[in-house]
Amino acid sequence: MATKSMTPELLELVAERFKALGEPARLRILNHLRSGEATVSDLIDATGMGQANISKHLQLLHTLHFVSRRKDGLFVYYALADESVFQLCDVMCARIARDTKERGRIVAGR
Amino acid sequence: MATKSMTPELLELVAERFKALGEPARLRILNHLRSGEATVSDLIDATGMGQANISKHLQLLHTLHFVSRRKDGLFVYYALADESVFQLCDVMCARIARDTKERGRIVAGR
DNA sequence: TTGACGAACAACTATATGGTTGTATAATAG
DNA sequence: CTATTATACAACCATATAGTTGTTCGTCAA
Repeated sequence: MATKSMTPELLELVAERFKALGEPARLRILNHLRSGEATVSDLIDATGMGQANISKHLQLLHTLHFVSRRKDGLFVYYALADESVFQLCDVMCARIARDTKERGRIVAGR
Repeated sequence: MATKSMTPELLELVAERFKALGEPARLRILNHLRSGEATVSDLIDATGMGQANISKHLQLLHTLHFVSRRKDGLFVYYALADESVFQLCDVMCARIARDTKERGRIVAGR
């Protein structure tokens, strides 16, 4: 898959997933799930977002397999489906770090 | 870069970049640039998109340092700023391949 | 059964943005 | 100079969606 050009269909699927991560609210949810599974109520407390809003984001994240669901009595527990999300974030953070460093270099006139 | 508990500000920056990649049109542009630098006109021919549209996408990609610019006479040549975009796409493709058999088939290009 | 609670769903509003059209700027040719 | 070409810019429209409000569904306890 390395250097082969991707089909438009595959690009659509990839874009769909990037788009899902291109929302701070969803990244905040995923970031909180990093410390372990959580109920919707937990996430309400942790993020200050509304219940319906969180529920909607979780549904999208679940559809795209970013999170898993486990129902237990009244509560639904959500958890990270895997850690690859943070691989992605790490690459992005490296880019950001490089950008700011470059910006600093330019400002310093070096 | 064990990104334990990223700040909301950093999450915003990360989300901004994911969002930029969450658009099939921009991924198509980046994908085409994989075969080397290209002018806007090249990209018009390659993607069938409108000139103003492409120009707008390129400007965003340039602002976020996904592409570089080089002006030569009448033409402006755009190129990939680095290959990390495709690291990201590879991770996404791996996710997609895992997701469903149908999507796996698309990944395989069949 | 009833009541309480957690989560999902539905409908709505407001905003953001992708794509188009038209124009402006800059470089080259004649 | 004018004309042509390549790109950028600006204004506009249409669509998508984030967030809210109100309601419904499902589960448990009494």
